Amino acid sequence: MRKIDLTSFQVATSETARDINRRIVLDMIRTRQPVSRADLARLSGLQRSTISVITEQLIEEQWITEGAFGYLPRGRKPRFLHLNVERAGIIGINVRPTSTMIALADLNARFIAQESFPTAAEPQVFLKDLCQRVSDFIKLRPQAFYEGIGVSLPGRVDRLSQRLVFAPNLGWRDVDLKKPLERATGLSVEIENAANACALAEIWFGQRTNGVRDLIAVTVSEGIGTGIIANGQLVNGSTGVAGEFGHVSINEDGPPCKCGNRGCWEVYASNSAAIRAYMQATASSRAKKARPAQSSGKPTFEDVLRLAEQGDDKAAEALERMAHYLGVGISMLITGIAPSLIVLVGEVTRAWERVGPIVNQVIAERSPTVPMTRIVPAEDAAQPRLRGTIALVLQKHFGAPSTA
Amino acid sequence: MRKIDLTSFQVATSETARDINRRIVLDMIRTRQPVSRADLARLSGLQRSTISVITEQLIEEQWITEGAFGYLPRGRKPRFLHLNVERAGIIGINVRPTSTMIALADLNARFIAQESFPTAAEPQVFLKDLCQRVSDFIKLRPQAFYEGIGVSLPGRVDRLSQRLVFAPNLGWRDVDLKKPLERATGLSVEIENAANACALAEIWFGQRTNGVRDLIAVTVSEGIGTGIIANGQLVNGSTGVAGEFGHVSINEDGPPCKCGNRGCWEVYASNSAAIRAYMQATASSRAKKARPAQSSGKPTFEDVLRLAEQGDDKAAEALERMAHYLGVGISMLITGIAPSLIVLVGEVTRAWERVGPIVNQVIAERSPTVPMTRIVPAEDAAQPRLRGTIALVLQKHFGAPSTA
DNA sequence: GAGATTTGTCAGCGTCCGAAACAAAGTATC
DNA sequence: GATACTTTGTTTCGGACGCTGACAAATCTC
Repeated sequence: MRKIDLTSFQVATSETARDINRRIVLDMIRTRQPVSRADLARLSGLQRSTISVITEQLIEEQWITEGAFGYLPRGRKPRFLHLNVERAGIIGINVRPTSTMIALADLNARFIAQESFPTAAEPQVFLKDLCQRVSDFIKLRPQAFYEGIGVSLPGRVDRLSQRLVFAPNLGWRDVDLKKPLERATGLSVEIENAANACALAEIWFGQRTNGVRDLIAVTVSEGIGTGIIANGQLVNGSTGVAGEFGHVSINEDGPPCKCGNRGCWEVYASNSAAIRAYMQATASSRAKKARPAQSSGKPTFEDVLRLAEQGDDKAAEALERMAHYLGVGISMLITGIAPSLIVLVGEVTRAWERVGPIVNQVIAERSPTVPMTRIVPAEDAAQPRLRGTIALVLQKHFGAPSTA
Repeated sequence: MRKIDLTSFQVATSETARDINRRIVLDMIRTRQPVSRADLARLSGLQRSTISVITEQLIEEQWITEGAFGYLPRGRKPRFLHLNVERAGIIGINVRPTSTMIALADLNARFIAQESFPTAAEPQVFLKDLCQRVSDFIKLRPQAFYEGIGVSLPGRVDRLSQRLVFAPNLGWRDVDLKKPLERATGLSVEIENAANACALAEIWFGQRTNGVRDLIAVTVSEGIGTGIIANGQLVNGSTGVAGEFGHVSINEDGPPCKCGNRGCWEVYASNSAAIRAYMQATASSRAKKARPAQSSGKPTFEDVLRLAEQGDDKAAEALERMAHYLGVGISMLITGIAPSLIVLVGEVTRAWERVGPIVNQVIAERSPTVPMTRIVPAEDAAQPRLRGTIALVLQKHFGAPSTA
């Protein structure tokens, strides 16, 4: 049965059927390429004639191209179809507290060019800088075919107004990035929370998401973010402010959190938490022997990872404590939502041989009855935040595994 | 943009547009009745001609009927359309540990007949009893037009296999109700978890859900169940076993729960929890003076409610403790999912003047940044569990505010 | 080279929606 | 009471879409 949501209904016109099938075919080419027209007909159940008309249109609009001929033991050779990689032109922007990355990707979400620069502390300064850099970035390739811009931000984004509501780790409140960027570039801009972007990236480009319709991306950095996809769609709450499981309290009497509550999950399981734990452990012993501390001041999370790697017990303990609490929070997600897949994103995945077993053990203890969820670390190299921004733009044209 | 989910894609045929619009029109009649064809055209954006064809078909199939004429200051009088209440015939079954209710409803989900009987402890005995009673119930009205049967159960239901996986408060495991019932009645049967049924009932028939696409129903009885609707759809996890926030641990070192974990939300905030708290409080003082206890043994939750009403301090404290922990769990749902609406279902809503303020205060303390969620008690009289079963059957034909 | 097989295209048909004209059924006005 | 106006609901026609079945194209096997 076709599902219709009438709280945001949209009547069908005579072009609706074509629109639906076109998206299905285009996404099928994306995921199965190279693929012939006859294959598409078999996969979709549409008639070969219909597929021909649709692909002709897609070729004309430069979404796809005809490639090599296939081989068959009998009969006419099929002509393979691909996404048109020449039509390179989605710009992704990933804003993080320390640095911001601008990247250009083709329709396969392969990155062609990247550029990063330090993130200014003041939002208006940053915004001016960003607009200038993106315009220059575009001018470098004047012949390219730009489709749009996707932006990922470490904070709450209001889906309706497309504004940044609050980014605690940046200290920004109520910033409009969309309009200035659109004015500076003339391209349409889509904004999304970083965890949601990771969830999108996984369902769009992930190798593990064949048929997966329910997953949660957990981003672990200065704080913890959660992006939830249910029934193939991003779960955005009333104002697009959903997915803040990082600020769910797991201990009523725990230490206070920036958000105003006490004992939030991210107070125990974020990178900052591990750094804090490590510093407390060393502070007590530093009195005894003068440690060769990381020069002056606070170590970074990378320092803690490296020290643990090198056999530092205190650092290892801090990581293990973090792993324990990651497991606690994730088992909350599993019992509460029971997704097929949970994807972990962040530097902590680099120490997965150490962290993973602890996480899995805590989950096994705490969710004895619901064992169907797989937990996997995301490859950092895939740049999930940035890839999510590409999906954000593509989902306007592709029927897409999920549309926000 | 029309949203397509390609992980469960379905291509469009020439009849797809009609199918979509027909559902939209039928649901529009349901929610706005009485309503004229011209109104439908304006509301939907479809042409009057299209509306005429669709309504003609719906009248022919007895879904709707023409009613009175409307009044207008000028011009031809419109003819009102209604759902056909003569076509009475959805059977709803609500299974609870103590008793089971069978009901017959019309297309407006108004109950025409009801019958209840004690729930047998043994699943196979119960099943035989149920089949017999439902068949008899149907035979009472041989002329009626039966559309299907919906069943709500207090436990985990696998959406794919449509079996009851586990019902802790019934002590049942892996029971197939669907097939026997279908064989006994010849009608199609849909099974759903009680909390999910309540969520469906609210979004289908609730007065508060105009335009609401994200809500959570929290059922409080022997345990706590949660039914989540996101983007207008029920969130069912990998195997339809989602929505078990009642078994999320809110205290790592809390008392053990039936589920095998410790400190689950429902250990603190369910009816059973309040009864336990009351008994512990009275046990200590009962040593001193022989209380006029509720005859022998355990009081029921109704007893606790009544005692608190009558001014019993111990009972009031037990309820207040329960209210506090309800607030704790609900604030978890709010920060994590941020739905527009949370609906509370259960006997505890009868004491809402006492419980509500405490719940709201705890939430205000714990979710300072996300204040957009309304929390409302469900009217017990509306029988949300039973109404949800009606929605379960209707959603096959109506485009529906949500489809599972 | 003929037949078999598979791919991809083409023409005709039924369904659907939209546009516009039209019939129906009232009210307002003179 | 006749005419103009207004609004509802129906009818007719044209354009878009997918499906069916025939056909051309391309290739292998015998």
